[in-house]
This record gives sequence, structure tokens and C-alpha cells, in this order.
Amino acid sequence: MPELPEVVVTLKGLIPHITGKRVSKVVVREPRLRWPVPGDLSEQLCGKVLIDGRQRAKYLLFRFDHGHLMIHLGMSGNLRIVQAGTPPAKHDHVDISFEDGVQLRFTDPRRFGSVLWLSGKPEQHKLLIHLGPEPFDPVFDGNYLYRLSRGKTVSVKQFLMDNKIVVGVGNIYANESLFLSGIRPKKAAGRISRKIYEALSENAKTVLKRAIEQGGTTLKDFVGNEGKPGYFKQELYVYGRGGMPCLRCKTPLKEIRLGQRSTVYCVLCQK
DNA sequence: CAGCGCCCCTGCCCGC
DNA sequence: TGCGGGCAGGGGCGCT
Repeated sequence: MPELPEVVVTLKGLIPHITGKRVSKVVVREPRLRWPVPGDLSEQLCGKVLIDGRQRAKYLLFRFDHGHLMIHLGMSGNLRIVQAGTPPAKHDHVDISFEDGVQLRFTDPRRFGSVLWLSGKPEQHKLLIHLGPEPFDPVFDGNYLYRLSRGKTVSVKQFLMDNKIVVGVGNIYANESLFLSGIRPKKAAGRISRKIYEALSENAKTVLKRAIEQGGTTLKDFVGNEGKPGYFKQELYVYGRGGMPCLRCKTPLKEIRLGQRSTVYCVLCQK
């Protein structure tokens, strides 16, 4: 489910339910996630107050006065509020209960997600320290992409999806941004002009912002915290539409694989 | 260092 | 209806 918009939507929905509340109980049913859930998670959290929550890349960071709970949703993860006492279903790996009966539940069939405890500064953590800027950070613009791409032979799509360059642009939104910018996904990143990168950075921001407004993109089973699906799927131009007509020129969209990821583009609209 | 592949894992869809 | 193969929204890591 998650790309950046789904993470933002998830966080936004959770915040009002859990900020300022004290943890009363932690249950870990399955610690074998992307990295093992720390064995002392319960000791770290119980009795402590969750101060606030924010997002860095696709990581959710929940602040306590002595550290941070860091959660990544991977490909299939989901974090939601459940009624206290709701029996766990398959793949409900971690529950964090608060004193008022609110319960935070982490579910992840594929277990590519993670639930970690950070005692130090989050930005110093090895998973975050090498990350590029957020797409909505003012430093992320056409000039930034132009400068960092000089001499690079990697495809522009993989360049855009590289977390060291910019975070949060996953496969769906990379495909969409490139279509809107008229750029062929496999074109070498180093051979694209400053002007085109200007369009690409703007389109990436627009697509992400629009997806957040629509509550994310529901492909299979993503639902926000109010149980609503994301409506951005209706606005996808190319992702998931290989072989179907381009919405601008009717030419059948071409589908290839780039870095093992499905890549869809229009041979006429994207050069 | 850049640039690839691989891999973690389950679910689902398709073709036979 | 059952089974094998391929694919899926992520991303760290190890190899060349």
C-alpha cells in the first residue's frame, strides 16, 4: 500500500487519537519483520507518554521524551486504531494500547515493514542519515535535480526513486511524474536539461500533493484511518495501464521493467 | 563510488 | 478445483 501519500494520510489520521496519551500495554505477536522488533519495546514504551508524531520519508516517527518509536509500513503494512479488545487477525503483529483504551495496531502480511525503537536522535539513525530531502522541502527543485544528475548514467526513473536524491517518490508517483513531464523513464538522468528537471520536480510535488488530498492511492486494500479508501487511483495516467490507450493521445501505453519495477509510459508523449 | 541484482515475505491472479 | 509461475505499492545490502 504505501507510498508517501499513504504514509502522510495514515499519520494524519492517527495523530488525534494518540498524541498526549500514555502507553499501558504493548503486545508483539510476531517480531520477525524487516528487522526484528526490539525485545525491550514494551519496557521502553509502557508508562510513557506519546508526545507527537511526524513523518520522515516513509518512516513514521512517534516521539516520547526518551526516544522515538519508528515504524515503516513496507509494501503491505497498515497502522490503524482499533477498539480495545478487538481480537487480532492474521498478520496483526504489534499492538500498542493506551490508558484510555485506544489501541494502535500494526498489520503487515509481507513483513517488509518495521517497528523499531530509537534512543538517539532520529536523523542520526543509520536508516535516516543518508536520506535526501523531502519532496516538499524547498531545496528540492529543478536546479537541485539538475546538479545531482550531472554525469549519471542511471535512468531518470531510478534516479527519481533513489532515496539519497529525494525521498518519498515511489513507483506509482515516479511513473506519473515522468508522464506529466513528458520524459521517457529510461533516459539517462545526466542527459536531461535543467528546464526539464524544473518540470519534473514541480510535477512530482503536484502529483504527491494531489494524492494526499485524495486520501492516497488504493490499489488493493489501502484504507485510511476512517476506513475510507484512497481515491487517487482514478487520477492515474499511466501506472497500471500498460497496453491501454494513453489518456492524451490514445497510443497504447508501453510497459517495461526498470530496476525490477514495472514502468509504464507513452512512446509519443514522453521523449 | 556507481550501478546492478538479490532478497526479505505473503497474497493474488493468471494460465494450464 | 488445484497448482505453479509471476507479479506487487519498499528498500537495504552485497557484489562487480
